[in-house]
Amino acid sequence: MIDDLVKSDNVAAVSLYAQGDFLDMCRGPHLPDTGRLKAFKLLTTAGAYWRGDEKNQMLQRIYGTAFADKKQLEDYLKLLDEAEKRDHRKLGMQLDLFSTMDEYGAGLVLWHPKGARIRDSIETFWKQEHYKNGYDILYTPHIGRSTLWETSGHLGFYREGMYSPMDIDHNDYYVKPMNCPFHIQIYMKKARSYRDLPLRWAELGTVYRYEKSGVLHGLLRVRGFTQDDAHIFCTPEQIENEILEVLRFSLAMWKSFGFTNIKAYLATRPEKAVGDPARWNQATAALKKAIDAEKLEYELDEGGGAFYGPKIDLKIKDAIGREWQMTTIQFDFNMPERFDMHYIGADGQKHRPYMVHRALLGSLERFFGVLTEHYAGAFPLWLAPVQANILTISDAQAEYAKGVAATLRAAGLRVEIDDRGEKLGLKIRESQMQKVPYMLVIGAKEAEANSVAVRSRAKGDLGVMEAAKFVELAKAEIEEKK
RNA sequence: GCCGACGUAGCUCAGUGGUAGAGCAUCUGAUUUGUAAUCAGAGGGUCGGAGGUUCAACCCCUCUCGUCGGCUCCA
Repeated sequence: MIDDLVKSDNVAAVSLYAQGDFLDMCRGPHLPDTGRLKAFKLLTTAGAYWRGDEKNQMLQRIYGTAFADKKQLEDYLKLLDEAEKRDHRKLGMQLDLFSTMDEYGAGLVLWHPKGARIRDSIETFWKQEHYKNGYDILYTPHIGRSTLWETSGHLGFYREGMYSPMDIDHNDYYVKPMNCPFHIQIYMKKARSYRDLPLRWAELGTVYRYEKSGVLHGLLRVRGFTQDDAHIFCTPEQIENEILEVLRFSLAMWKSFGFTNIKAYLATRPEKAVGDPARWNQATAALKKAIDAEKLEYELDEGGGAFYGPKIDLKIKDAIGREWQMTTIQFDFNMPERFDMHYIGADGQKHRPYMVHRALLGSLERFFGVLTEHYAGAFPLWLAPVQANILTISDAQAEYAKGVAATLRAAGLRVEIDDRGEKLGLKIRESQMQKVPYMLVIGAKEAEANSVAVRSRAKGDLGVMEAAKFVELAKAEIEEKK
């Protein structure tokens, strides 16, 4: 081990820690004695490559946790337990939101009606916001001929992440791992003037990428997913403002979904890179400036950019504390060259446009996963698949309940009726467990008075009111997106 | 992909080398119920899949698919 450390890292000194007759070579620090650990528990085991390199032998790791007293340990275990309850995979099943294909296609997602209803609300909002922010929306194919992917460089650089081609009329066609070559094709359909720029083209584009079997994870790491993608083509003069606007847009989007705890990473030029260094500098400066303008805390990932451009990534933690990349804003100095993109400047000459890839939410699947965990399945009213359950007390109110449902639906609310011959307590319990935001209780009194008794998922009984009054309340809440 | 654990009813989970179980859910019947579980009955599993060992395999072995936790990777 020491030889290895000297060879690879030029390590001059190693530290040893002793615990009784146990001697450990470790960077440390260690506790002076194990007597300080009054409460401990072994949690899990896992393999880990020696020195984190896939080519090396694998070692067996045993994970445990220890605390100064039993109470702290129990608190921690309780915390883990709570985290597990908000795991999107568990909630996805309990609330009937989605499933993964497992036996019939690992890493492929099935959106059930309720999950799809939420996704639809997200997409509708997303589209509105994009139009408001000066984007146009595109639709592009799922497959393209090999020549497209050769030109784009995908077959050269990322072939192992793409699925095997299919033969169509003796040509190879590949399922898309990215949307950009198609967007570029639209750009290339005609001569572009500097007057046309910036072009902001967005697409909810479903892509497929090969992910190693061991990395698949619920909705957070899948093989088929829909990016909330966009490409911005602009002039050098426009780049700074465009980046700033993208970052602002992104943060505003996250805020709409209640996220504020976001971590930013700025990744700069790696050793091997394509593109004009002057452009790299301008691009990196624009990214940095946008981060500063938004007063975002960030971590600098020196040399962590892609070979084709620098980028900003925004990451969010899941229920168990693992960080996932969501937003990405990346420059691309590769594809404009490869496709020989240009625009005609004021000087009548051809110029190379800047190209920025960006995904705000990242992928709808991953976003939906962290969103579910963020709200612990209790989606705010504007997203809730069922916004109100109408609960009857006895059969006598069935007709009246239908009338109320019709009124609410006409007002655009998503409502269901529970008129089974069950007790109210059961109906409430089930609605609560399904995390339906409102329960509208209807008994003889309410039917008589042309009203509903409103119960909030979070606040309990809100009292009796007219259906129209409830619609008003609900609409205001939907508007607030809280 | 690698290391380890796991895979039994829709869900959560018992179980034993010798005829497969519970709770919840589902269905049926009764009950017509006022803010987090009414009662009773019924149906439901080729024990992830394929081979093998054995008189006999859910149980033991091999392969395979998948899940979970890490590792590596994530354009």
